[in-house]
Amino acid sequence: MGFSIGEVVKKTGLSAHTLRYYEKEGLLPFVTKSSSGLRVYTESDLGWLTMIECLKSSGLQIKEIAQYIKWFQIGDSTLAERVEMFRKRKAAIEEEMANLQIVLDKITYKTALYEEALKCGSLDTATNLPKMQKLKKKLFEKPTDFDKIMDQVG
Amino acid sequence: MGFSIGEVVKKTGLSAHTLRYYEKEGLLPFVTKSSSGLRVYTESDLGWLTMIECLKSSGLQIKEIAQYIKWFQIGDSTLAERVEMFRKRKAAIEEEMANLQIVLDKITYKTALYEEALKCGSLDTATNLPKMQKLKKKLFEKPTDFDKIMDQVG
DNA sequence: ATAAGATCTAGAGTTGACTCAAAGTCAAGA
DNA sequence: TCTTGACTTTGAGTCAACTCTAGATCTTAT
Repeated sequence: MGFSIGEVVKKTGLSAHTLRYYEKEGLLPFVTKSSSGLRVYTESDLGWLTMIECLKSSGLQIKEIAQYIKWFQIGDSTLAERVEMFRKRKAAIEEEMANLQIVLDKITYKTALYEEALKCGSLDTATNLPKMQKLKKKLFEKPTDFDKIMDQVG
Repeated sequence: MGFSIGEVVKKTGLSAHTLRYYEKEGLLPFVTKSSSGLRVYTESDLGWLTMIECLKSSGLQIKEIAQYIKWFQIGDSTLAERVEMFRKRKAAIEEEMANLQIVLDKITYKTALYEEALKCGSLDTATNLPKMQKLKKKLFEKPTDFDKIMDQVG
C-alpha cells in the first residue's frame, strides 16, 4: 500500500540519507514505520515532499519549514502565522526573480561580448565594436554602475 | 587616490572579513598594498566586486569565479573557456528563473488560499470554495503533481 | 535455510562561504 | 606623545544542509 524508502528515492531523486535527515528535522511527521521498523511512505508524504521542495526553492530553511509543518499540525489557530509566512515567501521570490533578471541582462551582454571576442580573437577589439556599444545601450538604458564598469573588468 | 578596506565596506556592504577572504581565494588579484601593508582598492577593484557579485548570483562558486579571473589574467588565449562559462551561466539563470516562476505560482495559490482561510477561519472550508477551485484551474491549467496534492498537505 | 540486497540507528565527517579571535601594527587627532 | 580606532596576519570556529560509516536487522529470491 505504502512506499519503501527506496521507492521514494526513485520517485523523488532525494537520497535515503536526505529523507531520514528531513524526518529527523521534523519535516515528515506523518511517515509511519512497519512492525519491523521500516519506513512506510504514503501518497500524502510524497505530497509533503513536493511542498517541502517548493518551500525550499522559495528560500526557506529546513528549520523554518519544520515550523510551518508544526503550525499545520496545530490547525486553524495558526492560520495567521501561515498566511504571513506565505506572503513573505511570495515577496521574497518576486524580489529574487527581479534580481535574477538584472543578473541575466548582465550575463547576456557578457556572453554576446565574448562570442564576438572569440570571433575576432581579441576582447578589447570586441568591446569597442559599435555593435557591442549598441547592445549595451539596449540592455542598460538606465545606466547603472555595471554599465560603467563592465568593460573595465573581465 | 584609492580606497581603504573600510571605505569599500561602506560602498559594497561586504564585511572586511569577506573582502580579505575573497582576496585569499584569488578573487581580487589586483588589490595592492600601501608601504605599511594596508590594502588599497581602486575603482577597477570595485568593478571586479560588482562582477563577482553578478557571477555569484548566477550560481557560480567562489572557486569557479577564481578560475574565471585566472583566465582573464592569462588573456585572449582563454576566450573559448570564458565564452563557454558565460553560455552556461546564461542557461543556468534561465532555468532557475523558469523554476522560480513555477514555485511562485504555487506560493501565489497558497497565499490566496490561506488569506481566504484566515477570513473564514478554516483551511478546509477555504480549500473547497469554488473561488479557490477556479484560481487553481487558472494557475495550473496543465495539471501537475502539485495540483493534485497541494490541498492534501498544508 | 541461506545469501544478497535493502533498511535501520547513532553519530561523525564534509562542503561552501563565511566569521571570528588574538595579538600585533598603523594613522590621525588632542 | 598618547590614545583611539582602523587595519594587519594566521588559524580556528560556525552554520546549513547534507553525506557517509559501521554494524545490526529485515526482506526476498533460490
